Amino acid sequence: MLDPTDIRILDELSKNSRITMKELGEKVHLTGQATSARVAKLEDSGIIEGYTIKINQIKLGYVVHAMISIFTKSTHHEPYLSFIKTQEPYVINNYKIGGDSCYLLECKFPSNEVLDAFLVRLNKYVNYKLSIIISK
Amino acid sequence: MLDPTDIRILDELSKNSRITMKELGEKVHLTGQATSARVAKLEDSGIIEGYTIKINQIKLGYVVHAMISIFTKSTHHEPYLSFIKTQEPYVINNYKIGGDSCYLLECKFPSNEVLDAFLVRLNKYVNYKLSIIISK
DNA sequence: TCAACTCCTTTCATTAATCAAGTAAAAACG
DNA sequence: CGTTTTTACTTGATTAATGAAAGGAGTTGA
Repeated sequence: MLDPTDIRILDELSKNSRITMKELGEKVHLTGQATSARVAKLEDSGIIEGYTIKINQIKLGYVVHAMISIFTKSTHHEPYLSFIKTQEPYVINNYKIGGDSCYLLECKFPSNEVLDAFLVRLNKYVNYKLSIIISK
Repeated sequence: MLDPTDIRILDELSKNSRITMKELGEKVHLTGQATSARVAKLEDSGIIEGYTIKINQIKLGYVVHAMISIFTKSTHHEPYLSFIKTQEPYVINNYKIGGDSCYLLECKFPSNEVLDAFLVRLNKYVNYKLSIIISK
């Protein structure tokens, strides 16, 4: 399915997805055309899901990064799920998990005040346990 | 610092970082050259940290996605930290957190057997609480 | 008012991406 | 075992994007 050249391509694209096909080809000892064809295959197969950027959230003003364990009060999760859909920019990921809690909610906030206000709203739907990310 | 056009550029690049500057320029009503200059500024300021790809880990064989809360046994975290450095492909992120546990370790595994073996090794350094991610 | 600066456009030379053909090796098949 | 098909690549020609330079409009501040 994937040969070492494909792995190498994925690795290089992870490091810099805006690299030219010509340059990427030089790294894997192929022409730009052959490299481009391999990348197209990786896209078609769904292994490459998309191309994106890493954004420095702190420089954008999001200085608080939190992981919130969610404990739903009832068996109806819909109110919670539709609530967090309305909470974009703050919500990064909502993982459904097996273990202690029901969900693990990854969020970012510009300040503790905004986090506090978010938690007040959140608490109408679920109970939670807050963890603040100090570093990565 | 950032005007609406910059926000739009970040948004479009998040969705597709391989878009051409010309095409991106059309979306924000600028020429390719002007767009390119803005993107270069966003890079220089550190707001854009890099260009990367989203990889489908399941198609790469990593079917188990786990969040592991880490409770260090002693105040010396170095043995744990150097251990996880040796555990690449499995470790995705290691967050230092404030809250109940010391770290939150995000990992991926090809099978429960590999996860199990990892936990046995991990337990030499720390105690843990395992959560399996069911969906996102 | 004028100089300096920012931000953009236009133009043009360079470079990369794309498309079409052609080739060689491996795989599939009678 | 030979033939056909497929796969993966290269080369070459065309099209498109990029990068550099020059210039114009609007803004800031002495």
